[in-house]
Amino acid sequence: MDATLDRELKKGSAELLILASLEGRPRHGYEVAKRIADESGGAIRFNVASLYGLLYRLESRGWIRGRWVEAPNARRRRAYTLTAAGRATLAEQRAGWKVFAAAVSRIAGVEHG
Amino acid sequence: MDATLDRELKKGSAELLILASLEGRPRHGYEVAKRIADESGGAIRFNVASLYGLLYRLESRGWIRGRWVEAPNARRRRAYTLTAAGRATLAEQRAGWKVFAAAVSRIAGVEHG
DNA sequence: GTGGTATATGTCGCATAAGCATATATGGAT
DNA sequence: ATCCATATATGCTTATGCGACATATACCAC
Repeated sequence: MDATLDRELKKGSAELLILASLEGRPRHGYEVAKRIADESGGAIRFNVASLYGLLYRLESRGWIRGRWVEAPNARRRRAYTLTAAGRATLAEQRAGWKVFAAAVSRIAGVEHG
Repeated sequence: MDATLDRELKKGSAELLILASLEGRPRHGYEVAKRIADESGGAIRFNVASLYGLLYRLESRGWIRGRWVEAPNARRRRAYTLTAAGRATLAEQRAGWKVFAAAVSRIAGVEHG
């Protein structure tokens, strides 16, 4: 977060979406993407390359932690959990998004994002 | 706009901001940037490199048209006007932003952009 | 048993957007 | 004289997201 509102914010609301999706409980990649697609009514869909790339990035930054889960009747999955650092980042990004979205909506003349 | 919501949207609300800024009347680059910074309370600030690059891009796509304006006590400026195509694009991008912002806000658990 | 679909993870390579640094030019303030 | 605000311009770098492809398991229909 810098003075001009973090550049990451402008590009990637993607991080925010993923972090927020992991807030309630651990989920695996595919599930996160599916949930976001569903909840957005299909408006936001992640490409797999973006999705997994993002997850690795978030994990390498220590915001989420992934563990392999083996189950009898399923391909193995990697369940991601939000870390304490991730929780803090989520709060920051949420606040940042709020300011940013309000500003864009205002300037663009769109009533209430 | 494709099915997954245009990728440009996720990256660039920048185009929308500029097009919207030119809706009322022609403005020159520096003025557009300043206006956006002011109206957003400093939250959104364009880097000059981004700004002019963006203006050239928008002009090459036929959405805005620039004309040099010579004035007595000032450096010459390039005034940009929104074209008919630009007006149509603005409407599309406004609608797209609205859907996108609502979706992100909802998933992120942020009450109303 | 073959084919199709949904689930699930992964990678390479590319296009491009946005920012950083830097340069040029003019006028006003200190 | 020097600094700041105005105003436009460009080469370079970084990172983001996507298309295309690859792999693997489970289930269902035929």
